[in-house]
Amino acid sequence: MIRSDIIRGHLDAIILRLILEKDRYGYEISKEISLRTDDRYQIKEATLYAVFQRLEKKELIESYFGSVSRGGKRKYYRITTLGKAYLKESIEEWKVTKNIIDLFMEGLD
Amino acid sequence: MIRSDIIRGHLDAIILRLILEKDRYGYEISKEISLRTDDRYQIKEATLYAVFQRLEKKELIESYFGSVSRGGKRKYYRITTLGKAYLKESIEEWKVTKNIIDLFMEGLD
DNA sequence: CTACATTACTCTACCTGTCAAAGTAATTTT
DNA sequence: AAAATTACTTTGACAGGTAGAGTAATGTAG
Repeated sequence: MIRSDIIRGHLDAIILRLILEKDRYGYEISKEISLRTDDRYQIKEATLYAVFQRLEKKELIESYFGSVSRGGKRKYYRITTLGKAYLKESIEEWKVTKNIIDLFMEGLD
Repeated sequence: MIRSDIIRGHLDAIILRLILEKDRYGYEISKEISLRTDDRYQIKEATLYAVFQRLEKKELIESYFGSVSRGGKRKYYRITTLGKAYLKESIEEWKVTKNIIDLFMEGLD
């Protein structure tokens, strides 16, 4: 399992990326992350909903209630134009960061 | 400039890596990071000394006072055996993390 | 020689993001 | 009817990063 300090700061972008693909609700995103990472990372519920609050406040995502199919009522999120721009920037930032950290992490093997 | 949340969690490893190369003191490390990253990342003094305290408490580094050449008295740090092992693990962890984040950040261009 | 810049380290208070824990509620399975 | 699963929310605590202020020694310019 990846430590939270390591993934910290990337969560906003990861969530945005998943919502970009299609509108999604919290529980679904949580399962999707576990699935795609093969359980190497599992987002905690409290963390996920904190991310939603933050992103919605910054108007990077919007929410609406979907029809209930099973379990509690689903709250869906869609990405905004602002959110798409933010995500694009985040991806660029990630590339730069990756190179910088590699500067210190490489050349030891 | 890289945001602190993005680099957070990697700082311990970066500092350890620099001390592994040779014994170093705080101010030197700060300048070295700015130099190597071409000022794309500058560690804040308070942050750096917080890292030292944390690493020393965990016995990953040890400190001793060096001879004063210019300015205040220099406090040098050397990496311990435990520190070397920790660094090695951190580097492995970084490789895994990089792949996981790439899972979400790639395939959008 | 004296003021200023630079080198060098320390401490405190604060902010932000993550998360454990506990709770609410609807639906499905046993 | 009870238990499991789906689904969301809130509160409080904790850890890492940082602004800002302070201490102190050495080098440099006028």
